[in-house]
Amino acid sequence: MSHTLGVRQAQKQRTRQAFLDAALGLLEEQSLSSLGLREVTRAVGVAPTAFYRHFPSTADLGVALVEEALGSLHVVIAGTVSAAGDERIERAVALIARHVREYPAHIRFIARERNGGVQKVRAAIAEQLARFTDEVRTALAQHPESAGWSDDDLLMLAGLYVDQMLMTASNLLDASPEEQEQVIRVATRRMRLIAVGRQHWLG
Amino acid sequence: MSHTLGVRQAQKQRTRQAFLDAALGLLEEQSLSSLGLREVTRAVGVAPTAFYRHFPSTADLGVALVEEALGSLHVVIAGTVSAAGDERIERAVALIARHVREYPAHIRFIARERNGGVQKVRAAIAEQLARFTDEVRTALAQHPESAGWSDDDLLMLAGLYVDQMLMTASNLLDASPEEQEQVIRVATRRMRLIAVGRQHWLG
DNA sequence: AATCACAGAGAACAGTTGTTAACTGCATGG
DNA sequence: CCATGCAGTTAACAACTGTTCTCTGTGATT
Repeated sequence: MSHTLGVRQAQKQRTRQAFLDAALGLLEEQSLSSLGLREVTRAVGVAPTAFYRHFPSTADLGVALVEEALGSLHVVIAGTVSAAGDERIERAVALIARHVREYPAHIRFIARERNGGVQKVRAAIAEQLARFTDEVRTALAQHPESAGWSDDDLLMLAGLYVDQMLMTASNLLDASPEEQEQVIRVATRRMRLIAVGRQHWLG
Repeated sequence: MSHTLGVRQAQKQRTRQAFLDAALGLLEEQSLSSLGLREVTRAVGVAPTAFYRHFPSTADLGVALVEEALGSLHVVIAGTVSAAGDERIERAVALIARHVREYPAHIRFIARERNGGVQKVRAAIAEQLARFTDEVRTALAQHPESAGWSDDDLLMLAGLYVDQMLMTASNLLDASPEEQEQVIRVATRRMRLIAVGRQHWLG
């Protein structure tokens, strides 16, 4: 079993998580490159200098947020691709929609900082997304429709799917409750069109 | 002919353009929400207060940049869709690549602020992109392949194309010179797959 | 020729920022 | 039980921020 960590380390991790949560909240209406160290510590209710005990800079806080935000997405991605039956696409889109409803701030953060002003964070997101894309590719390879596909083409298709998921998620965030159904419908049709292209890709 | 504007207004417009240029430069490695007013005026070589003669806030500077950046894209979009022949896709991707090479900062700015932290700018970009999508839709409607398509489906396809263009452009920015060919190849295959889906969409 | 409008300068404001240094209290390992 | 390590505090720093008010020079208007 896992090593029970002492009171001290537990408290440290709790504070660290408070930093992550506070930052995620503040980042709903600004980008990481404008997030101030003091701003975060103020939100946590702790002295500015305490920040340095956990992160060298706000950029590193951002990298930690990438891990957290994209870690929770692994499950969704897996479920999305492995969904079976003729309702596969609807299921996948519904899964995304649910995840957006549960972790809106995570999605916002990733969508924003994917092209954001902080190099280190951009790199971290790119790396994680590449990992996702590869996972999707191996999942796609299992499907019977993928017979005869080259690894390159599978990777291309996987990337298309991943980008589409992220875009759909981001669109859902910006949509008002009554617009969300519309967003879901369009996203579904997009996925369906891609699926059609997939069926007739070879030959 | 157009009204020749006086020395005074000409100088004002020149300064305004200097603001836009300086901001665009500074925004290559940070986001708009962290761009300071003083920072811009310093780069232009002008007193901080002069800023207010041109823009109420940096957010409005951002909106002006959206007009400039996306205005130059209209031509490219038009050329992209109206390109004919069986090399249509290659031509389209090449046009995008050229535009990225000519105006990298514009692309960076749009890709970054599309999901950025400044609401007003996000809205401006969304509006312009919606306009683009509509232009692409009417252009697509002319193609013989679009016979029997509903307006809704055409709009869906147009959106897919526009998003794909932007993503390709953004990917080109992040790619080293030797990676760019690879990016172009993948983007081309993505477009081709979408085109295949388009051909077999009906029925 | 006299007046006005207005782009830009200059100085000052209160408030913010990141970072350093020296500290305090307490959980932990020997 | 005591010495140590270390999370978090306090105080201070120079530098920076957006904004206001006042002023100046000069192109435009009559």
